[in-house]
Amino acid sequence: MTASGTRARVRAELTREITEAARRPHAPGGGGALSLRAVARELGMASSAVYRYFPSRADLLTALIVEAYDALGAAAEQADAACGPADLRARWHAVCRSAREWALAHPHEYALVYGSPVPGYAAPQTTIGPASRVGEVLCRLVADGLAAGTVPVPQGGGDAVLAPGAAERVGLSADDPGSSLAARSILAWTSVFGMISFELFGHTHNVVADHERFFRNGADHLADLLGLPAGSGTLR
Amino acid sequence: MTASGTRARVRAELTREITEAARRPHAPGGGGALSLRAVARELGMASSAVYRYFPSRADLLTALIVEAYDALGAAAEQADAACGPADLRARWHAVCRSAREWALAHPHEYALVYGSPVPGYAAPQTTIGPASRVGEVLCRLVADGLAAGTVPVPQGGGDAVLAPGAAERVGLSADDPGSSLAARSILAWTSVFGMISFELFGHTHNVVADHERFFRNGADHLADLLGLPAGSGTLR
DNA sequence: CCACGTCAAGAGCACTGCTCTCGTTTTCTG
DNA sequence: CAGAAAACGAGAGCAGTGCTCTTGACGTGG
Repeated sequence: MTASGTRARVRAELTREITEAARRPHAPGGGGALSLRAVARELGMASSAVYRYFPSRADLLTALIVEAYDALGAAAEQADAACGPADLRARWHAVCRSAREWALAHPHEYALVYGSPVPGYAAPQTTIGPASRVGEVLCRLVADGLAAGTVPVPQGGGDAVLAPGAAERVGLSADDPGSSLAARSILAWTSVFGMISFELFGHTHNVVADHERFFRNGADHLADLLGLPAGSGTLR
Repeated sequence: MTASGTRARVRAELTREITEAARRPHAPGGGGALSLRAVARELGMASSAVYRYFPSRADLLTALIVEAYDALGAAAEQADAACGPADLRARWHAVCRSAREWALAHPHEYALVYGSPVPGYAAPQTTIGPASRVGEVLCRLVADGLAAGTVPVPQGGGDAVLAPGAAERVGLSADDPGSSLAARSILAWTSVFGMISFELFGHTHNVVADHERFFRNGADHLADLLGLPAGSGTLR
């Protein structure tokens, strides 16, 4: 095992180098303009050699997508963990802010993941796990408040709208029969990424001047919608 | 003038046919997979002939984008106009619903417009006008309520966040010194398209079961955020 | 030790956007 | 009305792409 481990290790190394190089050429030509031949040139190898590691361009894209989801999810989890667990609104703002900042720091990877699906690309099962990480962070945060009693259960409004098991997966089913708090959390989740996407894709370019403040105010309104308590307040 | 009008007419006709054919091949390969040669083949002409009408692929894309913006904007304006002007919440729901339905009916054109920017594409000035149509419908609706006094002015929260002139452009500056109602309207606008994009791009696939109801409930929460009065209520 | 599996390289196919040239057709002008 | 000028369609050609196949060279396990 460890004897052939050397081969497996250089293979893993080269695989990592390929995805790393593939992330760089993404800069000039945004999302779907990833060229296998370009990354092969950058690594000084023949284009056909890359196919030893990724059977097709779509598989390389998948690897990049999974990495992006994981990086964003890790950033969100880290931002959440850095807060005092009781201050829900601070946690909410921290997670939202970390997502936006990651997106601003990695616009092409964000576009790859939250933009339009790449032309001939169908998301494989591999991506759905990492994809939900930041959504789960957001929902678990609300679930913590629900469990602690600091977040009230809204009445009605979310009747049987979610997929079965979705609310349970993040601990948002107890004391919330119609899953209306879970539905509100999903709404807030989509709204957060709606703001980020609109900013990054330029739709609010001529409308919003101070995007950071706009985002913070918007996240605050969403926290109100969720009923998150005000907290210590320094982050507002 | 009208003598050369025949020439200009067949040119306009052919231009229209090209964009029309270009919208169709969009079905197999989503956003950026538009092939000039494919539309030329479909029209039975040489690929080079298309360049007489669109100097580059990007220009053809721009034409498609403008058409998509216009179609979506027209649908929204029409849905708004079909309501009694005083029932703000009905108008809000009608416009939101029309946007979602247009997106569901034209997913590839929606992705072209609200997805990630096409690789080597930079949105020219031509697109920014039509792009804001549905946002303006939404904001004007709120402005009507502000003018009629049926929508209250929220206190604080939207301090100097918008671009200068943005609130004035849709009549949301009067009696709203901090433009906080305007900022809320923009937030609601981004949230609506966040919901549509997440649904269309599959991010809520394993989370939301009844997308239509989820969207309606979400739009209702956003209407609450804006302070729109309840209205006659049949649309809820 | 040597056969086997892995690897890199190259040629080649079909496709793309785009440019250029070459006749033809239509329009404007003297 | 005739000729100049502009617009037009078709084709060849260039550089680039994803992907397949074949050909050798190399390291590894029986």
